[in-house]
Amino acid sequence: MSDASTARGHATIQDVADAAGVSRAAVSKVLRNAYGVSPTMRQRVNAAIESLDYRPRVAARAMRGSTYTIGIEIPDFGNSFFTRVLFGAQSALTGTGYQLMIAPADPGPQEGARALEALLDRQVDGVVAVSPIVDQSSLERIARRTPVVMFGRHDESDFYDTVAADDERGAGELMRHLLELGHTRITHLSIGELGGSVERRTPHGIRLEMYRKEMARAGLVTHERVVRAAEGEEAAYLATVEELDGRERPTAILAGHDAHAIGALRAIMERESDVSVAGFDDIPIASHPGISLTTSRQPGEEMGARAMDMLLERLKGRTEAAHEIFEPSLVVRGSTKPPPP
Amino acid sequence: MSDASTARGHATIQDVADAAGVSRAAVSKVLRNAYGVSPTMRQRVNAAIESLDYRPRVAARAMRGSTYTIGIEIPDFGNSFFTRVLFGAQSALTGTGYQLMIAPADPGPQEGARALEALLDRQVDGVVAVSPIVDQSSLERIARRTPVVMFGRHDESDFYDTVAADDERGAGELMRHLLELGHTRITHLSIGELGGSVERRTPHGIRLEMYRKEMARAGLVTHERVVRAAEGEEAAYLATVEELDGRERPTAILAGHDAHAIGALRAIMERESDVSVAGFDDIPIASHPGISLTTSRQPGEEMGARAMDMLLERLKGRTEAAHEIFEPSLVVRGSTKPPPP
DNA sequence: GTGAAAGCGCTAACAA
DNA sequence: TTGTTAGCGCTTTCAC
Repeated sequence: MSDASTARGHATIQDVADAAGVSRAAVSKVLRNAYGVSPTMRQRVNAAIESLDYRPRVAARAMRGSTYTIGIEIPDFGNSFFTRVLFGAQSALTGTGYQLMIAPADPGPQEGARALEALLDRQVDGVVAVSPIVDQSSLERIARRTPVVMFGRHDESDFYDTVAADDERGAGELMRHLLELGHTRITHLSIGELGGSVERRTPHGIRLEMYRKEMARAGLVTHERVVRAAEGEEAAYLATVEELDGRERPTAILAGHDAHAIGALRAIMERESDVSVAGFDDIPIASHPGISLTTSRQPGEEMGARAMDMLLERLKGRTEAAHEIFEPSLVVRGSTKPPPP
Repeated sequence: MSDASTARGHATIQDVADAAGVSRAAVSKVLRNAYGVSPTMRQRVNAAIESLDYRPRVAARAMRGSTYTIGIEIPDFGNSFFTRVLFGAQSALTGTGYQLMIAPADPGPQEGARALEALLDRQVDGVVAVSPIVDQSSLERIARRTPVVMFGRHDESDFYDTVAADDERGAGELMRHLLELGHTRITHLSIGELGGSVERRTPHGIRLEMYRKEMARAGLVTHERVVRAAEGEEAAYLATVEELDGRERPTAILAGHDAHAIGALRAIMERESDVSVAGFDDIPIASHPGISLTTSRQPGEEMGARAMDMLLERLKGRTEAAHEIFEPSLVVRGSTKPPPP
């Protein structure tokens, strides 16, 4: 038995086979719990694995089949909603033998797609992608080879699964809440570059649409006002500062999500301004007494877990596409109140 | 030319070679910008790559050499300090050709080590690990083969690099601030299971040590009180509730980090209690007017970027170990005030 | 400047 | 039940 493991610094399946006095195939079978291994052999092989500190290389396995790796693409770690989704996804994976690998998407429109590619280049067995901007056709091309679950996408493909919240309902509830409080000058703080457009079938696109629809229904078309900010609390803060210093100050701001709402609230509280704010998601800090943000709660953890479960189902053989919608719930807190007289 | 790409669903280097009418080796050279390729050939090969939508498989490359992948292990995405570190690390990587892959560590003592292993199994070219509980010897064994930068570790190995903050100074400053305000009943809310022990050379271990030292120096040994909570705001909240309802209520709480401090603040604000709170990190929400948390600021983004730079240096050939300490700075905000009379 | 061929570590089909 | 063997896609000498 040549101690190649010491020589090359990393034991291979051959080293284990030598040490146990069996063939490589036998070792491979033990590793995979494959059929047809005697208890004696299993024992000997396991002992050799232990003593050599052997770990199979994922790359070599990938050459033949699966990597036992699930990829997830996340657009913005600064937003704790995604963090919760991630947490849910991760929990659904414990005990399955799959390992989660996260590819971060830099800010920028194409970066989500890039991260997705990076995952695919590494031959993940399946992938959950959180709202990257990718056209349906290339997504379907990908999904034909690798199971894909899209998070926060409102289209219904035959090839990939989707998990999303009922944003129409969420935004409607929030708007009606603000209108019932008596607000008329409601600004919508939406995601996206200044002057850029929001894709229609995304959560933010739908929220924007509903904002417009509800303003119209309330006869407030002339008060309609949409301000855009890039992702992140900071950008929302700056946009809000500008808005508050503008000459037609709103009495309420409907933010595209809580991360933005928190930024808006920062500007408002700094100025001791009397402007209501509402968001989407119900991230953990939203319920903090110092923040107390009214929001449309999305069950992020559940949604992440469900997305991962759907992926596991695919991996087990499901072939028809599945699309799941989660219901949001309105959570009213101190950040929304009637407008000042 | 057989269109194997359609047949197998994924173009290989052979398909590209066929399409361009050259050898596999030629394609490989073009891919790697290797020496000895005529402009004409480069052109033809690139055209073929384009038209076949070819992407090299990382696994196959891994069999021969590097994966152009950097791994980072992160213990808790719920803590936005780590999120900032991640952001810094990621920025340092843009434009280098390396792709970042994140392995999440589940909660639990051994999980950081497990995530690290998962990364190693996938043959990352280098790894940044954020405070996993791993003994120095196995870390050194790993570092001998794969460059490793440890984040938040205060030991100095000859084999791996470290990046940490001067926690002794940070904790000292915070304690002196509280003492100068006149607090005597200061509880330390530390990380860790109830009754568990904090490792000495970790940030939390050092903070605990300094808490004790400063209490002793102020002649307050009898008031020393250490409460433990698991990671996360929730656990800190619960521990604080208990502490506030206890019969010797503290006038100030020194939390192990901001995530805990936020949880403590939640309990305090809910009860409209007059207890000061201080933390470590200066996560984004700490400066929010609704929170206004006194803290020892750690430059997380810079630290993450530096950690990644150190890794890149190793990848470029540096062989001596490097250890870097960042200086924290005390940020006093509204959450600390003199004790009630 | 270009191509042929060996081999990285593993799995799975087949033979024994 | 166990072992032999042919690749998976890529890089890298080494001939030409």
